[in-house]
Amino acid sequence: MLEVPFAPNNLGRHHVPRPLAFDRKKRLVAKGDFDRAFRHGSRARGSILLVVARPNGLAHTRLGLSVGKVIWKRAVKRNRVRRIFREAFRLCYGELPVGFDLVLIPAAPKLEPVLSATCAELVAMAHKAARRAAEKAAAAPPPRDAGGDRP
RNA sequence: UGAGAAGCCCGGGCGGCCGCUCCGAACAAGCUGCGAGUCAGCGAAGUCGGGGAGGAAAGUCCGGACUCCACGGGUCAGGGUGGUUGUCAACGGCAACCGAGCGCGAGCUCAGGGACAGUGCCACAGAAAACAAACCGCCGGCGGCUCUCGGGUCGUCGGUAAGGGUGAAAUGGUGCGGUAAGAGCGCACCGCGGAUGUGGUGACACAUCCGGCAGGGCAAACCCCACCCGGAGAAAGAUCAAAUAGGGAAGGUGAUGGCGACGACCCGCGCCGAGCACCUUCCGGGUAGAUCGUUCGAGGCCGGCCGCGAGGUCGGUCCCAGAGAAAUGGCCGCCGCUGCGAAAGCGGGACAGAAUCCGGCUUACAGGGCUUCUCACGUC
RNA sequence: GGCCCCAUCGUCUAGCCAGGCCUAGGACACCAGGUUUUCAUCCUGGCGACAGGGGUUCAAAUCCCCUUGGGGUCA
Repeated sequence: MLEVPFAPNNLGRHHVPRPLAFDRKKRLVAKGDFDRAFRHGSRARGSILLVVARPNGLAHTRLGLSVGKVIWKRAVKRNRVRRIFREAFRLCYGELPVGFDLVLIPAAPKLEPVLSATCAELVAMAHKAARRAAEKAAAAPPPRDAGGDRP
């Protein structure tokens, strides 16, 4: 469905999905998905956040957040970190690699993230982690004959 | 005007763009069902309207509602509470009053009774610390020595709790009388104990009379007295049910035995599950996950009446968060508050995030507002 | 989210239930001195703590309450 720009009578009720929406499909919900991401995912660490990426075989990318009590003791501060991370994911969704589960973990305790910097680092780290995941996928399928990589 | 005391309330406002969640509409790609209809149910995406953190949501210190443990009663153990009277669903909360201490005052703080029901502890110091008691003193008798013949001094036997000293605490305090010196020994006042009377529902208060004191503290030490409390907790619990494993499961009857409410025991009850025998039926258990519980409630707001008050009652009105790796947000602009600065301007904005729900308590908190009251000074 | 524990020198602990002898004991560690040619061992001495705040009591590490930090457990 190509979006026709010239359809004046359709403006009030257009059927185009909003570009910056963040609905439930893009959220990582099940406990099993988290376990798989932590076990098999590739990681990339920046100064603000740590990205764990794993291909999910879907046509979209999903977000998971893991903000523990180590980062902030007070729930208000933890919620602030979570909201900034989620907002960065939402606003930069178009620049992220497609078809991954991304788990975001704050990189340091006592973190007070700024949205613009978080956004930039999220894109960079997500691509870095996705590249590593691709390398791992290329190395993994022939686990036996490839040998020599792992001592 | 200044310094205080008590109680209550608020916890920035408006707007723009982009998002999340729940509810309700109309539209609707599509899916399911059979009666096969352009029927019924479900319904993605998008659109519109409405709701969306707190006074503490926190700590989890109490009390309930709710759910399961099949149920009821009793004894002991264990735990909690402690002025009185109320209030409340209940409470360790709250209100009014009583008592003690503190404050010029408004007010604030504390808390049951029993230490002759019993057991226990009171270190150090001190003569003595709980069947009391004489260390230094003071006073008297007797004896020795001395003598300036008043006395002094040593020893001994007594009297004495006024003085010294120790201590947190030593048989009530002050004054007068009294005495060899003293002492409730006597008296006055205060304190204390008892009896009687009056007032009060009561805790208690007041008055009169009697008693010379009747003998310390610690029960937030064990304990005694009165009252209250079964245990677990929404990860409680109920329903549906992929995958995997795979054949028992449920019900009834009978006897025996065991069991229960998770501290022990007893009584009633005959419940529950296991083993055995027989009979009947064919599904049952259950993980991931999903749904319910889950938000209408001891509810909020307004008004009348009753009550000093906590609160009660009647009427009207409103629906006011329901998430689930967990929404209630992000980025800006203007105004208001406030700090610095001559100004332009540059900052600051607390404590803190629902997780089944209520009533309290406690703790954290920038700033601001209101009401009542007290004291001091000034003016009229 | 609920429930239940714990807190004493730098570390591991004793004392707490029955309050006073606690100016809080011990071991390891650290520091200084001695022994030894030197190091180690050994000997002597020193440093060093009741999580914080209230209350009860004449007196609190100990009893009671609140707060703050740790930890365990339950699907």
